[in-house]
Amino acid sequence: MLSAPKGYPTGTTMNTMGMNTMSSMGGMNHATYTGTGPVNPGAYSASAYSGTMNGMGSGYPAAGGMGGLQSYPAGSVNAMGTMQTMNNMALNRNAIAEREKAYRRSYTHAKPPYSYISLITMSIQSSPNKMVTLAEIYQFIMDLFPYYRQNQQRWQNSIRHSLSFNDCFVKVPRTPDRPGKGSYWTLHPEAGNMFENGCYLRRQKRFKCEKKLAMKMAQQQAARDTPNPGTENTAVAPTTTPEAASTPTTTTNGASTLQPLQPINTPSPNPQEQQQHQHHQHQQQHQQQPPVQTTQPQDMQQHAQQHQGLPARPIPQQSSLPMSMGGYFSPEHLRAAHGFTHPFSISNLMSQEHKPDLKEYAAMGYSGYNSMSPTGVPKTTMSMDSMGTDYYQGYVPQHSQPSSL
DNA sequence: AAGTGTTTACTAGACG
DNA sequence: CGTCTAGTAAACACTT
Repeated sequence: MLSAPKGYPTGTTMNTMGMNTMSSMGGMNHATYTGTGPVNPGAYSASAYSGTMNGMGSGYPAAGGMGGLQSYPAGSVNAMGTMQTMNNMALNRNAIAEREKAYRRSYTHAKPPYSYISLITMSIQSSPNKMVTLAEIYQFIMDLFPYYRQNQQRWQNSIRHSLSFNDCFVKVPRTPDRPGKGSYWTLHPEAGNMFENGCYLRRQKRFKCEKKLAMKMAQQQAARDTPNPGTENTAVAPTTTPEAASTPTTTTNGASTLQPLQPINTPSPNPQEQQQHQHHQHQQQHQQQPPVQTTQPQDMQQHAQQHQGLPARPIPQQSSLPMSMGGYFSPEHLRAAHGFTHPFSISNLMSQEHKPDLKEYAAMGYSGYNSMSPTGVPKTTMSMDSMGTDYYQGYVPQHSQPSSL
């Protein structure tokens, strides 16, 4: 729980700062993406973000350094070598100093009222492909909330713990053509309405993957039945049952990993699961604000496929992967599965309806800083207003950012 | 070596 | 008050 740190506003204050008032980052994040062609096939890091987002007239902050804050992992930084980045890097140091001053006298060191789960989810939702690496999650959070530029070891450990511990996060293995450290993380397709009450402090109910639970129970049962310690390995090969083979696999703790390569049109062998899925859809429809995009049968099928744990492709790219993988986890697929409009979608968290606020915030001296942020978080689409500027290291409209590079 | 991922244990606050 | 969720610490294994 988000225990309020000293001097921290509590209770309703925190709640009202919640992001449930935001409405629409999704517009840019999804709709525009579709037409912009493949994302950068390279590392799905800052490069992928900025490449994609820039095409949408926004973009994760180019990497040009964070004014001495946290640097992006080396492997990712090169991606930011755009002209824009260069310009940002060339920002005069006076401006940086100004920002630092403003930074120091701001409230931004207060702990944000969002749980780590919320933050991770935000990070995933705000990425063009709904998948992020751990490093990207770190960077996203630090970019957004200056509070998290301190004590990194502590909260990053918690982030890792949250990822592993919570069923709502699913690990997506890297493909051989995208080497690098760590896997991608995405949201479990059914985890969309964890925060349906609009409160990002505490979920109404923890998301539990029932299948995983069942598997876990079965494993424990098996362990009891066969007291041989050698066979007790619970991190088991998730493919021991046909069903397990088609679901995000589970470790003893419930962490999921999507397994690679499943036939793309495999219908769910489990009718109950499909029913569950439909129920999920049903719920979402009730919760949706004006549906940005109705779920068509095709989408349903895609969703169902992912629901079965079809392998996620970090960044589907035209013909960069074998045909056998080409149809899986396209960005559209992931976006469809991860709640185009569900209440916790980033579109509900971040709105561009508060640009005046952004400007005010920029006037406080944050714009430059932000433009130098390394990860490529879309700047034009996040509302500090609704996130609470006390915590939020704003993203501001990037007037100077070229619409395309 | 550093980063990543998993797991366990403990604590605290929210909630019914 | 019991349960649940969340935050933190720490140990350990694995990967790059």
